[in-house]
Amino acid sequence: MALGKNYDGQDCSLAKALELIGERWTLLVIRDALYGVRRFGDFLAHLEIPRAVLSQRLGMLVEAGLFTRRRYQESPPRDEYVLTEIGQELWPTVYTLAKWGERHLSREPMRLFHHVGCGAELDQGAVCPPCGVRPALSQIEVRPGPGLDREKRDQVTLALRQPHRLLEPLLP
Amino acid sequence: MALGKNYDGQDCSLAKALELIGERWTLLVIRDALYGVRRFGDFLAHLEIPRAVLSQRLGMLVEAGLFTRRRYQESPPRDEYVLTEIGQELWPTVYTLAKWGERHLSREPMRLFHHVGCGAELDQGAVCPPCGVRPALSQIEVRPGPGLDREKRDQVTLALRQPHRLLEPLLP
DNA sequence: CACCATAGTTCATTCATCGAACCGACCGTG
DNA sequence: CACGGTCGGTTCGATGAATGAACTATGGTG
Repeated sequence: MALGKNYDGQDCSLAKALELIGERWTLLVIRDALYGVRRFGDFLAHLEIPRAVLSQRLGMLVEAGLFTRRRYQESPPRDEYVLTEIGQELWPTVYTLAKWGERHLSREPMRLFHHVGCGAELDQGAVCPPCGVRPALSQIEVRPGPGLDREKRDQVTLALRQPHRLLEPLLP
Repeated sequence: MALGKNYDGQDCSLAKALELIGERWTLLVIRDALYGVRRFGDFLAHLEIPRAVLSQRLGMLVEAGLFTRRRYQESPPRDEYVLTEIGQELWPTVYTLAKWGERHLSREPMRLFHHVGCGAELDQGAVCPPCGVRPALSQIEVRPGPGLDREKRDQVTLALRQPHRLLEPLLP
């Protein structure tokens, strides 16, 4: 979409949230970051998003405090974009929306989310049914599901063919 | 904004969900419908959305099965837009995102959500803490919170100054 | 009949996205 | 040290969506 950006009249926390993360592509960038994507080029290849838009979105998300930009090597200088605590707290929103899409718009799940401790699959509310808790992100593993795409060949897609913990860097 | 509409490459249930509800204004329309707004003119006045956009969105949401359009009086002919079961299932997404916005972007909550049975306020996961369940929508009451807007004067805003059950028609 | 209300559609302007081309820093190689 | 390649951007013209004001259609009200 192009979400124009502001919802001026709406004195509502949902509208404020949407001013930040409601623009086209933004929530997909955050989803990728939850999966462990960190570098500009990896977001670019996985999302097939125009470079200018990705650049604008990452800049805005850093500005808003959802990501930090961190130099991870000096020569050549390279930065990575990592979710802050605030950004990480969007996980329940991302998860419940993806589950909704899965129930109503897909035939089979493309990814499955499991609690690392006990191995059980998370329920609709991101709770681990046997344990009765919402696991921390570091205790959640993404696994490929039966409906998974076979077409895409970018590094991120390939890396996600293996089970992987959320937030762990996905690529070297 | 303009959210372009499709995320072609993304074989992912989140992307499919965003193709439906990721466009500008769409999630706010759904939030209003959860509050009990049903008529074209009420969405219009409360959201201050351009008429053409509201018309396009409602048409698309009916098409997609998130709303039904129902004639509620014959003379003059008037239709109302009501959430289907599928649309209602977006409640957890809407709620968790609004709560996120409340924690990080507002000082005080503008609306509070209580379980009708026991009167307790819902937690971050839309669960009623004493009861340990996620109440059905009909068992949730929206109440005005301390941060509430005093400016707006449209019918919907005024009606929401009183406690009100979700989905119950907000206006006569 | 004049006038109002509701629910739209039409249309010109403005603004965001798109995608290809370009840029600049740095590396490795010969 | 020239050459080509990679990474992470910025720039720019074309396209498409959102905006807001004006207009249409239908039916009621006084």
